[in-house]
Amino acid sequence: MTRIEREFILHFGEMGSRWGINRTVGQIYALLFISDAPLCADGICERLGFSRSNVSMGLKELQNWRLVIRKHIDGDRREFFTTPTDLMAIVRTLVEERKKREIDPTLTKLRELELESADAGQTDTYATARITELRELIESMTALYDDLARIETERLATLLKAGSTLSKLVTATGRVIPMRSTPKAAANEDK
Amino acid sequence: MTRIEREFILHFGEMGSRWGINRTVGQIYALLFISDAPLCADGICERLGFSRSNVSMGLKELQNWRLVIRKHIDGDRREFFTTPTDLMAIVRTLVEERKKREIDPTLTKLRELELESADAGQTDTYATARITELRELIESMTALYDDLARIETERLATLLKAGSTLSKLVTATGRVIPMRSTPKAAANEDK
DNA sequence: CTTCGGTTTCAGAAATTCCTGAAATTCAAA
DNA sequence: TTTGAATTTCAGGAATTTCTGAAACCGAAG
Repeated sequence: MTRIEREFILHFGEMGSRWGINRTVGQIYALLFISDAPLCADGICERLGFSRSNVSMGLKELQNWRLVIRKHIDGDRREFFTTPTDLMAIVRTLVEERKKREIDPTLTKLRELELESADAGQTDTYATARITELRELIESMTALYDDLARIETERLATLLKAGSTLSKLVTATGRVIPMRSTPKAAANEDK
Repeated sequence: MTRIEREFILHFGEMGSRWGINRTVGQIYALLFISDAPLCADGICERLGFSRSNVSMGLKELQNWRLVIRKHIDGDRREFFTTPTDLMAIVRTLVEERKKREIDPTLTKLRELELESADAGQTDTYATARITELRELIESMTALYDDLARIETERLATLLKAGSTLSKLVTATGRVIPMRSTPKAAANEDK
């Protein structure tokens, strides 16, 4: 393994903790990400120096996150693993899974609490108002997300590159307007 | 404190671990979020039953995240704390701070590794190609983010509500096009 | 059915993170 | 400058999370 590869893997390990996964899992993912060919669990152990069971756990977690793909190589009983090559698909999965873990449970809880507070006749407290407000915000954000999630990868990539033009879509009145009205963008359309 | 409030606080405590902050910090934030009036550290201790020093640490971390506001009440030497009332501002801060902690260090590292690999004459390995690809994706995503960050809160809220119309802006060819050219969207404009 | 290459589970050791009380510090008021 | 109410720091104990080796498990081939 080259120095560059090692450093990349170590960095992902370090960052793992900030991303809500542990160091081992981060390193396993990083290794698979920069590996040309799929690797089997023993290959991973060997390269990273983790115990077999640790790698097994790590791969299981990565599978829960849908971040690795299992590959069967015929004539070989072992399982091999890779990451998807399409980076956009990876981002999509990441966002989806984080939403599932970090947002959805809270949304459920907030709705539950609103029901309870209605039952208890506490609809007019400050706390209840705040909870409702928060629930509404999360709902509109997830609605937007669901919507974006439906756009195919290729188009999303374009949207991303269009990037700086996006903010122009929002007018002074706050309405989403036709781009044709901004001269530069219209010119770009001819390419 | 009502049962609803207690539950809300406990939930935020539980979720804290998934959000990369600890239980105590999550609970302190939740308490401030649903509190009508600002609270001082002792008030927080009392309500949550944490040690004074733990609350001090927690508040410090929340200040690092820019998620709480310090308020001085005159005639009182103690410091009081609240959360911003504008939820959109909170989301903005959250995204910004997470970007700073979770994305920026990686971007820096990737650039560093690309330089190193150029020096080492390893520009043609699979790993190097992947690193470049990843760096480019992160760059375009952060560019989009920087852009969105410039839109004021009110317009952002509108964009959020416009939500479902956003995906229609991306056409079959993957170009960002005038809304007027998609019949349904054009029809909607008349409402 | 038994063997064998491989994977998963699990109890406890190791490492890390969290929380506390005591001590140090800060700063407005006297 | 001293006082004292308040905040912050810090060492180390408590709790949690991570990691390991040993044992259990699984299923295809003999």
